[in-house]
Amino acid sequence: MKDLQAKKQSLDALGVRKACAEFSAAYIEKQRGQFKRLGILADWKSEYRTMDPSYEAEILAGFACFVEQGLVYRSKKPVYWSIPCQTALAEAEIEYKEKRSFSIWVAFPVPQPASKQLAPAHPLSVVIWTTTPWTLPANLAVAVHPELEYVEVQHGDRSFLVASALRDAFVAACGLEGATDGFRVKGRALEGLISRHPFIERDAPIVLADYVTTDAGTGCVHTAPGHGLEDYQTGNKYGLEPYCPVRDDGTYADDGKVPASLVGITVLETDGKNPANIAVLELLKTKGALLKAQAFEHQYPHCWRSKTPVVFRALDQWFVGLDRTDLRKRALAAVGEVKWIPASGENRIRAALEGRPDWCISRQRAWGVPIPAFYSPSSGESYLDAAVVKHVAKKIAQYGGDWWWASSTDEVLAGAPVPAAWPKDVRKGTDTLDVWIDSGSSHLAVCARHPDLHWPADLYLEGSDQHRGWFQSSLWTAMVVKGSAPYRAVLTHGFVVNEKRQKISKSDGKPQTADDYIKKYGADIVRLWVASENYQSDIPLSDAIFETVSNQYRGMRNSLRYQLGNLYDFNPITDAVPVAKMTLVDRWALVETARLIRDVTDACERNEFHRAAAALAGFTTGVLSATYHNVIKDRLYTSAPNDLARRSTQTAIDLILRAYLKLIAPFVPFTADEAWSHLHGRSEYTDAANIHLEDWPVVGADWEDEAAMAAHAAVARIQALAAQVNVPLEKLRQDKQIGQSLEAVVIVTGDPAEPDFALLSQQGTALAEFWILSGVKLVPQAGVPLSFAVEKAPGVRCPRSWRWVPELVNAGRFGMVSPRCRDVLAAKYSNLS
RNA sequence: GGUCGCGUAGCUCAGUUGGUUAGAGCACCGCCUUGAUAAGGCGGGGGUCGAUGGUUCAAGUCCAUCCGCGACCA
Repeated sequence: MKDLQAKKQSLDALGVRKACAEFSAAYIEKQRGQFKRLGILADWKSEYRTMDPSYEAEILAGFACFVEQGLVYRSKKPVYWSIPCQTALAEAEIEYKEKRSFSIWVAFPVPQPASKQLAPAHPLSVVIWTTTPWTLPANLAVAVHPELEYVEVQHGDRSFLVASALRDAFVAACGLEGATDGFRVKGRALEGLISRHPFIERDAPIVLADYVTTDAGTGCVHTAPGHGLEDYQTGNKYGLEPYCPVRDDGTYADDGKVPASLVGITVLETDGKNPANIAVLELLKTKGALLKAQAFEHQYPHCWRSKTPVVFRALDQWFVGLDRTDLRKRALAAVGEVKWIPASGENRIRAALEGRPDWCISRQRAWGVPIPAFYSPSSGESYLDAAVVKHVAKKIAQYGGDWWWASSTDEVLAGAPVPAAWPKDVRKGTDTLDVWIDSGSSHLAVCARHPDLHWPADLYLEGSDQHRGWFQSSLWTAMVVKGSAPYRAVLTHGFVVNEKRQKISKSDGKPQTADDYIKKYGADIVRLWVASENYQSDIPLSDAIFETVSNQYRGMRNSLRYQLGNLYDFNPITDAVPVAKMTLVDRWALVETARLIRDVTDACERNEFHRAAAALAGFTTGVLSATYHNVIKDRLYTSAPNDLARRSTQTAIDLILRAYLKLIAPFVPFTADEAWSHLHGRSEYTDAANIHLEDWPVVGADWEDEAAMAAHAAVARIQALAAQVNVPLEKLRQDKQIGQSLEAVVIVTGDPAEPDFALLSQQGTALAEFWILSGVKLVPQAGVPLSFAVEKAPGVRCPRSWRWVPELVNAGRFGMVSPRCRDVLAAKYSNLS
């Protein structure tokens, strides 16, 4: 950018436009690459750029509607001005930053105060307070509030007039010890009183203004209609011109009014020093008008590009009258038709719409879309006509925006429907449109144009700062061109902050970006991170957080691997077991999966993706890893291939895996894609089966029938009791009596009439599988509470199933195994010897 | 300065309309496992729910004030 700024001095408009286009194209390349790396799905071949001729033409076609409806006017009034960029700026191009200024108290002498109410003891001065001394050369008035009371403060041989409410603060700040009070008067009575400019031969009449407050200062407000919007409005009321002696480059002009000692001095602050402020202070001191100057810290608007303090300057600029044709009211009404996520966004946009002054849309720069306005050098009048704008739009659609700059005025107007009233000597202008109109026209240039899209858009998604930016500019253009909002819903997110919840700024040293984390962790983990954060407020980012997310990701990946691995000999066509015939734990797992599908779906529909991510993490660890995958190991590893329970579980795994993969696909698309390929093609990344083309998973019709719910309740209770078994089991382990739980048996004692004991009694041998033990013995005993006694399993360990049995049996060439294993082997191999 | 939002274990988040002893995952510590193994299991420690005051039989949940952080606005 600095490069370009340097070039701006040497290049003509077309040269600047070319350099900017190249600069922008390079960034588009970079961003497109980042987007693709993040796994974002898009029609990359149809990407749009605001610098495309067709897009530029849409901007102008939209702008023609503004002109047609009489919304665009030219006026000289204060706008934000960036001195380094030498252009006007709009609200949305301003950043507020902490700035150290001078605050000064200045006396404006009142030569003839005498009246009934005003009888000062000494020569009287009105005291103003300002934090922008450099605007004093443009002072044309002093504003007071009509309803405030003002008091004469007598000190030495001088009298000062300030608001009563600020009298003490004024005396203290200016060190006027021993000051006494004289007359008091309502602000209203001061109207028309004449004070004199402190260092220019000029009157500064007292005027009335409602915005005067007693928050700070003196209640008497320095008024420079060329340097402030409120001042400008007050100036309008009193017939004061928007006088601005500051030139484009930020220096004082030699207009015969600015004191010679100030001419040529810049108001631009560099390294905290403002030459104009210093010069004005000097001048005030020599005139004895400066009562006090002190440092003052405050938030001050800065240019978003050059990062320098902006100044308010009155200039001839093009504006959109936001209150014409009830535009603002209609826009506010349209806001109510839009779904704002989170809901507080509606207040934000309303406040932004209500508070915004008329939109300054002209920029003094070469890149962007030209404002097809014309000017008469002889009269200075400006000319803008909707039909001519449309003509220019057509030409630009054909030749691109450069055409405006490359063509002469005659060429531009050749064949255009130039209004008869326009003079012959008009010349094309050089201003461009505010870029917010460019981006704010995307719904026109893209949504309304692309055959696969529709207008209005379903969703606009951006950071919460865009309530004053893109959301707003898009709304204005849509209201004018289409008459309603360009979006059905608007979702906003907060900003990335560090672990201490402070914003990550470049001055912190190494700015951390998603890009850095992609390099380190991969795109899937970055996506899982962003999904697991609640984006509605700040989004924290740190290495520790990424470690956590990585672990969750590894858990998911491992579960996928386990499931895929255990389907190696399963063919859903030939081996599947009907849901109704599945074993208890499988039915439990399907019910859990059904709940997961509902939870994730619900969270996604409400745009609460962090809830979805949390549900997935909980399912992965709690349901799959800690429970299901553990319990089913025995049957998967040791049962005969076609054993009903084993096939039942494989069927369940197959169903669960398919649903689970579809659920995680938006969160970890690359991993899901890879696993899906393995499931279908038994290889990595087959194009034949792409999970991202699959429908969202649905709950099977028979997953949650009555039997399923009974099975679920039973398993849930058995697992809850497992926690009670685990306590004595762990004690045994800590005592080095056992290692893994299969080395133990449990004796359950309880009342056969008690529900838990009854439930356990129904399970038979399945209990040992649930609790991953070698045996469970139930001892019914009336009247005693349920209790669990754990002891080391008697007998010997089967080398195949690892379970302990009273004695091993001969399985031929497979050696000595448990009787159950021998049966399995016998079924699998016709001859064991 | 104004408006809005946030503040629950080391981290990310749950805590329905106020109602048992505040939860989960990850991290941490101890043990086990080695046929999910650059994996897995079990047990455990850890929170005066930002602070203070108030309403109530009862407050993480309602009210007020304050503190911290963020966004927007001036």
